[in-house]
Amino acid sequence: MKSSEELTALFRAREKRVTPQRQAIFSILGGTDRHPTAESVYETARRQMPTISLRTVYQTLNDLAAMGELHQLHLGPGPSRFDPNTDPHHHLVCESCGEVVDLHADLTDVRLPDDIVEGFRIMSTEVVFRGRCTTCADPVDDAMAVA
Amino acid sequence: MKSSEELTALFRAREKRVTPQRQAIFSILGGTDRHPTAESVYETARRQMPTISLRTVYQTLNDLAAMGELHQLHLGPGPSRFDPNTDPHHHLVCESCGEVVDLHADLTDVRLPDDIVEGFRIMSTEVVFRGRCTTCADPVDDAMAVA
DNA sequence: CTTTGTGCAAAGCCTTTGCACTCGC
DNA sequence: GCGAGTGCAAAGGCTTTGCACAAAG
Repeated sequence: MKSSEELTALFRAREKRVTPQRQAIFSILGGTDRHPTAESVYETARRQMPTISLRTVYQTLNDLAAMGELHQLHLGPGPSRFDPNTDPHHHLVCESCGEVVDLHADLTDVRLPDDIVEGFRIMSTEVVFRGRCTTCADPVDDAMAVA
Repeated sequence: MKSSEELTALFRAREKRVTPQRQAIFSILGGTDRHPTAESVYETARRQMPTISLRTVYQTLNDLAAMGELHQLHLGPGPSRFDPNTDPHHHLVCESCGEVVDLHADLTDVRLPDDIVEGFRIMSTEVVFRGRCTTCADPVDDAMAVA
């Protein structure tokens, strides 16, 4: 995720306006290594700007995604998650709690012969590891098994 | 995807009933290497059984998915796609037309150190290659570029 | 017969959109 | 000021669910 200043410049260059609402969203996204949903960005934004609307959040997230400054992840049912980290990386998804963790591993060997299969031109590769996060795998020091 | 007979046995074993509707869905899924949406399974089923309802389709697909006999894919926005092929494999997704193609490649080397990262217990790995399928990459012999 | 499955329609969840007002530029 | 952005509320896609009837076991 670029800095708020960089994003401001990018928005201006595209003749998109930079409003306090957008700046708030920029800073929320820049300050996390999580993978928030639109709804959770909205909740966070509302704390500092109670009148912001969900529409504005969706629009800004979509704008950022269209500019390639934010990735939209579809890792399962339910709301999509947004990933402020635009460096190439992969994800670990906990099947139990839904937590998503970045994996900055070198999986560049994951590649098809000549990047082409049956004429398919590969432009990006994403690897999703599914399993159980530490907390869900060892529910010992956290809490009693609750079901 | 198992045969209709095998699925019938599995359903009976789970005290789930085997109705003509379900058998129709079994055979539709068994006869494809595509990745249909619930809606498209419904449309196909309706041709041979006009009174079948979308609810029945969703319920059967969910039952099969819960039994592990069908995978539900979340590869992007829009309706989820169902994958009748339960052998471990990966996917190519065309960013242009949405087509999903199976990739039966040996990517078993895609593995994390000891299958564990920061205590995360990996249970499955899925790789999604995104790009353009032959048709969308070479719109030459198919049709004029239509925009 | 009992219990699950089915059809229909309505509700639910997530996301987008129409409209009138506001405000960045 | 002009036009993009915003807030509100309503609509839109996809999926699930309540109810009463039908049918599998």
